[in-house]
Amino acid sequence: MVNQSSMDAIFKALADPTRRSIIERVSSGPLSVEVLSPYYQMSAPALSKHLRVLEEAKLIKRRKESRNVIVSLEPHSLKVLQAWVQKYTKFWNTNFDALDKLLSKK
Amino acid sequence: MVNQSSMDAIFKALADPTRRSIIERVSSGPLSVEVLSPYYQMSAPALSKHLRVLEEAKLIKRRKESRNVIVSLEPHSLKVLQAWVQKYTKFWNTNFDALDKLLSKK
DNA sequence: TGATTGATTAACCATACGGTTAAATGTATC
DNA sequence: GATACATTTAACCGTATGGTTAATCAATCA
Repeated sequence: MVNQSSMDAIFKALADPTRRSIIERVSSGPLSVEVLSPYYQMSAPALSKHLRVLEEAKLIKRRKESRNVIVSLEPHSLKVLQAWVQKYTKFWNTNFDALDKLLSKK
Repeated sequence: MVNQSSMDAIFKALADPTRRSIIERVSSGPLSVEVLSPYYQMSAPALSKHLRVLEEAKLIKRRKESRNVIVSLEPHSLKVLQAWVQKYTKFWNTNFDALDKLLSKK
């Protein structure tokens, strides 16, 4: 469970600013590709490819609704990611109060 | 603070299983490249490149000690990563108890 | 001093990645 | 039924990535 290649897929998917931005936008609720599209200065196929990468990493789901495609967040992989990160952060979390404050400002 | 390209670097660095494994090994304490090396079926230059990627993402530090190089974890970027993930997980964390249990088993 | 050792840099190679345009696939509308 | 619309697939292109071997650098040892 939670094998190497799926961790690869999750990290790779999130290593692109466009894809992180999509996650950001979709995190408040499902959005159609049509609504999503104008935010990105790239062709429709380029955006579609980004969505595929996110989908294969199980970070989003796509479902067709008449002519449109609705993109929704798939929380599972973010949970997996959180678990990975937590493994390395939980032990010394308390030692970084200054940084915590800094990060919470943004 | 915490700009896009540094997030890119962090995610890209961790998108490779060798590099995540290095983080894993170094997370319990600093290790020399010499000690690290035999775990990986690749040439010394290949390993050195991985270390560079991790270093540029500020996930590790390298310091020279006589002929050896000591690799140590640099917690800052993991904190940044944690903050990013937390943004999307904290709201619905409580809804995934089943998954939580599953993850804690491994 | 010369040889050996630990690690990096340089140059190269195959494959993956992020973008493009053109064509194809549904689905709605006239 | 024809046309238009939303999206994906196919084919292609330049650059990035992860590996290699050969050469270099710095530090120890005989």
